[in-house]
Amino acid sequence: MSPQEQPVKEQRRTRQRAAVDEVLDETEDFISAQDLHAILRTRGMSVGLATVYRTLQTLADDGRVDVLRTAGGEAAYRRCARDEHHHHMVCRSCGATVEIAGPAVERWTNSVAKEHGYVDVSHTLEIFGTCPRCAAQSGGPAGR
Amino acid sequence: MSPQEQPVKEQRRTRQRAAVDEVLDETEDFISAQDLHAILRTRGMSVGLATVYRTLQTLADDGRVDVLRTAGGEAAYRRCARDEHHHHMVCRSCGATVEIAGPAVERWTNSVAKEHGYVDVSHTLEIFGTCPRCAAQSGGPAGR
DNA sequence: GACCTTTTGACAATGGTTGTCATGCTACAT
DNA sequence: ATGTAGCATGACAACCATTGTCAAAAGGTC
Ligand SMILES: [Zn+2]
Ligand SMILES: [Zn+2]
Ligand SMILES: [Zn+2]
Ligand SMILES: [Zn+2]
Repeated sequence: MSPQEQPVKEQRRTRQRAAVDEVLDETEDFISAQDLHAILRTRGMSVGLATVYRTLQTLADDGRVDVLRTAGGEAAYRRCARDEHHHHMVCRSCGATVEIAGPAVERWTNSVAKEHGYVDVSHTLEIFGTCPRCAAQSGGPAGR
Repeated sequence: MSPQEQPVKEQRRTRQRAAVDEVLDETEDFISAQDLHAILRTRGMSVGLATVYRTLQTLADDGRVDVLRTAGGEAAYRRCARDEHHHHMVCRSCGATVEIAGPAVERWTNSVAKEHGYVDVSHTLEIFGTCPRCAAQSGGPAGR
């Protein structure tokens, strides 16, 4: 997997990129470009929306942040603790995210791909649910 | 999983829905609402775009077609052979789709969820790659 | 056919994302 | 420090998939 490791193209240090970076560092949950931009505005930091989009996209391309598509189809970004390939379990209600690694799943996808002759494979795997905190809050003992 | 099975709300039979249904029956690969609409136009069948969207959404809600989000974020639909829960391996180049079922993966997601106290969980899992045919065509022996 | 309800479709509106391009700034050499 | 070359930025337009609107059309029923 990942045959050609991009050397992560050299990038210039700019105020805007630092700002985006900072928000990402402080944010536990996945965040959309729009929301990140809103936060920057709130803080009085002026950064163009297009720049936020570009910056996040670049970070994602370089594998420096993880991306996932929300149910609504929007892209959401997150700086993750571990660097290796992994997946996420996200709370639908509060966004609480747990990073999960499943070697077995990775093996399985590879074997399935090989079995059918598919090459250059990648995959997406996300788990959505309600985290314990949110479940306790709204669900009560006899949930739903 | 799926505690409340919707009895699939009664629907009226209309020319438009039949048309969409027919295309879905003939189409092996995942297809977007836009593309399906285009096909209908090609065939001279006049069906409003909004209607195509509504019809596909309804079918998806009723679980009569599977949905996935393309890399570009568009929704794509497909009538699948098996009725039970399963996933897909899709060719990035030609769209060739293989239905795959992985009991182990299902068990794994459930155990992970339980382990972290997440409830009411669902998941998405898609494999993308290049099918044997497309690989042979463009890739050649010393691919890339 | 009469009648009521659902469905349709043309078009506007939405909303996330990307393209444009003149201007700004970083990095680096002088 | 100054100059320069080229990447980066931002305001705004453009895109494009998807959804909302609502009067007109069609399905189902008696
Ligand atoms: Zn939560
Ligand atoms: Zn994986
Ligand atoms: Zn193919
Ligand atoms: Zn599954």
